Amino acid sequence: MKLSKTYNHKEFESDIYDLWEKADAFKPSGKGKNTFSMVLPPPNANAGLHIGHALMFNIQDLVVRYRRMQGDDVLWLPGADHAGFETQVVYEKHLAKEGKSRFDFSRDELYSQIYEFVGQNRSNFDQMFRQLGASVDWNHFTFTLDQNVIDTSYKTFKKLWDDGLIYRGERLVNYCTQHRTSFADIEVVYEDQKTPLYYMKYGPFELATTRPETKFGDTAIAVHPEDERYKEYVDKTLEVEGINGTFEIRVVADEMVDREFGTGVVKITPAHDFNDWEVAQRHNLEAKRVINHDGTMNHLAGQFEGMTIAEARKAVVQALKEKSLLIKIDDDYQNRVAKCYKCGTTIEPMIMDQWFINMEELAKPAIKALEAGKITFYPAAKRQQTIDYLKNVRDWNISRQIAWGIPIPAFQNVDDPDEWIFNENVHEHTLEIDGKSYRRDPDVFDTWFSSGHWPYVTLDGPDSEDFKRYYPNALMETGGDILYPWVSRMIVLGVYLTGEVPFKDVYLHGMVRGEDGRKMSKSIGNVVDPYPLLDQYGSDAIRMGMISGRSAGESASYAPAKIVAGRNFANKLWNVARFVEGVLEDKPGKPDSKANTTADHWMLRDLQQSINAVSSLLNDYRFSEAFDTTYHFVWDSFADWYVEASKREINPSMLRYGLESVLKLAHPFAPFVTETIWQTLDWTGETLLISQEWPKAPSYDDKQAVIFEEIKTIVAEIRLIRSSLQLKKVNLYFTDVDFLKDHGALIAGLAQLEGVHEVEAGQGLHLTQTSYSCWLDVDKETMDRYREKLEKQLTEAEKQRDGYKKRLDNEAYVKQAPKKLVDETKQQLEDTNTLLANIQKEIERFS
RNA sequence: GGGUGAUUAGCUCAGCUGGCUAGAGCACCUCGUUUACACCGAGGGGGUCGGGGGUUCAAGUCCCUCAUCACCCACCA
Repeated sequence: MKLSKTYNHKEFESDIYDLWEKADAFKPSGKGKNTFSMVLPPPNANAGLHIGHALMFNIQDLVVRYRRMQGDDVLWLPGADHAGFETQVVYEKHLAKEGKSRFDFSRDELYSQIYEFVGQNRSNFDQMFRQLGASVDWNHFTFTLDQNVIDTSYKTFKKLWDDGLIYRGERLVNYCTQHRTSFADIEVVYEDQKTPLYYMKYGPFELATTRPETKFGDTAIAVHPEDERYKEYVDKTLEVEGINGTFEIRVVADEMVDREFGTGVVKITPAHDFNDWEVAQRHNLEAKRVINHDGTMNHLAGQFEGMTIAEARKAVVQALKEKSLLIKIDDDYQNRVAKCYKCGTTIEPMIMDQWFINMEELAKPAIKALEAGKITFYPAAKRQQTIDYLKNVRDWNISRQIAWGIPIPAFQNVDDPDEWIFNENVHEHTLEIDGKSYRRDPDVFDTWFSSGHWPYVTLDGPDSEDFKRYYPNALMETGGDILYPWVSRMIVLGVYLTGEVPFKDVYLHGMVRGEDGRKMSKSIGNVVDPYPLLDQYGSDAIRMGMISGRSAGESASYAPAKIVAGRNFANKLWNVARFVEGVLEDKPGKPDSKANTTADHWMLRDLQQSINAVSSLLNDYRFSEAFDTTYHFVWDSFADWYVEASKREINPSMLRYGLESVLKLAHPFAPFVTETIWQTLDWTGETLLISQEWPKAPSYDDKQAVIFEEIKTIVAEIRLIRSSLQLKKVNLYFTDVDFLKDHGALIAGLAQLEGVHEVEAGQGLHLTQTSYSCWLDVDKETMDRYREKLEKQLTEAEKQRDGYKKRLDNEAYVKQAPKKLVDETKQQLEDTNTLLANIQKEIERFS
């Protein structure tokens, strides 16, 4: 087969993926002494993949291909996420374009509409996986709204209910009045902003507040218990003048009050402030809700009813002014305000009846497992962070007032609001049981509740064969940003349901930042779309470019130069193969690791080291270093030296063996190009590279390898001399060096010499880096020009010698450092002395 | 207010349990068309590893401290 001069990924990539797929190459083998299972964190089914996904897919596919070649029974399980709230927000925007709102439809209607909407975007999504070369087992593909996911979530809900770990309660929750749903604490983002701080008269007090509009919900005034200024009022009920006449209010003493802040007096609005809620619990205060779910004021706000929060604030301040109750406004006050992470609306703490999971209790066994080191984290520090998070986490609100999600399987007695029953007939709105009527909870689960089951539910736990074989997963690889919302919950729920951690290793990758080093964001305009890149450079190039120079947990900028380097490397592989195939065209045969030439032995030595290094680095998830090692073995050792040497001294079966090894080693990093090449080889038959065994480290003769190393030294010095002296035609002379007799043509070829000749006595420029006697045939004038260079070398060598000497003169070093190290230094000193002598001799000869 | 991470060549970044003259890619300089590759080959220049202290025979690596930049957590009205 004739190969084109440069590798063109477009010609091959999609065919190669088809080839793998048709051969069932991604299917778990069901054999092997080790299983290696991993779930692909399901991307949002309704959104395209971004460059961060590309990194994630690449890392995971790399691990999976390596494991497969190691002979493991590999299951890489793909999926898609319905992404509840996220997707509903997208759909709401879609509705808005048509002039509609989600509130025009019932939740059931919305659900079917969104289901269809998401379905339309799905085919696209599968294509993206293929372009990235993801060797996932498509047979195990799971969507987060598949029936078994729903069933499992219901079972867990019931179990939590029965175990008393879930409760229905009226609590203050984070609520977005724009999207009209509550959130878990972790979903709220905070923003620094300037909020006017209003000082107002409040009976005998002056107090400061950022929220004058909630004063109709005030049910107490709080002061610090030890604040002398206000001691006389504590526990009294005061008559206070407000906007609409006077009202009564209690004064309580509570540690929460900071005497230094404002006037040291706080109005307590339990229904609209988390702090105040706590105070209310301690002092048995009533909570009066004054804001509706749509963000308007209710009847308790009197003439302000129906106004939005912002309007009401203005109006209330105006009214306070008119009543001379407003003292001053501090416009410089900075505080942190909770925001909806989607629309930026200020989060309103709202009293709502919701389902909460008792996290303190539920997390206990998970914390124990983490503390016992049942899971290894990469980077390691994330383990303690997870433990700390779980130890402090508050109860988890899992109710969401949206349509797109798994309906909560709970029904409430119409006549007795305190009676709830568990029932999975969520397609019914009402149930009649034993003469009692029940109404379904209209809410759905927080998406993270069901996805917290992922390693468990995708394997159809706990009775399936899959579950028995592949649980716990070997690895959970995902972005560091979802350690808390996802990883920690999978651990908690996994341990709760199975008594076992859901995965043994956790590898967290960092964020892909923009080229400018900032977080990618649409508004900054530094977002990188992977698809044009895939088209331009190819999948392998993106993969290598994304992986190189990255370490666990660290965010790093997108660097296009690395993608280019990846593309060039793919091309290097291609051309190495092109050379080998061209040169072997008329020499049919099989690969063989039996060494013949000195270059063979040297290459095998390097290959052995590289295989060992890459394997151990990949075992430790050190992807960047593993790639680096592979890259330099292929490019520097195999292409630049071994292939070059083969042009003079050829061993066809070793060339084949070397190429095969290169392809295997590089396959996890560059699957498409390596498989493409594999398919062009005339001795690989119908086999696939993806299914080959990981190369085993070969053996070699070290003496032979050392001879080639010496040849390299000689060639390198000749190249340096030629380059620095701008020599065109040179001959090498030597006396009595056996390997030079045998490898004259090789050296001449590698160093671009006119010839290599054995002579009786030396003439010209003596090589200094080798202990053998070799000369270049240069005249006196050229030698003089070289003198300066030699003197520089001498100075450097002297500096080095002094360093070694100093180290060895240090008694403490010789005594305390490992013997191996000291011996090494002695050897280095000796070598440097020899080198110095050589250089000195040369300089003297010129003088 | 707590916590974590980062600071290494012009740029983007590696550098695991302390140990050869601190690396890579890109960029830069000089040559170069030789049985694959100019997406190439050969050679070269460039960093006292943010500042300061300490531990050690030995520190980019460990400890303390300061500075700067990220991120996370927390209920300051």
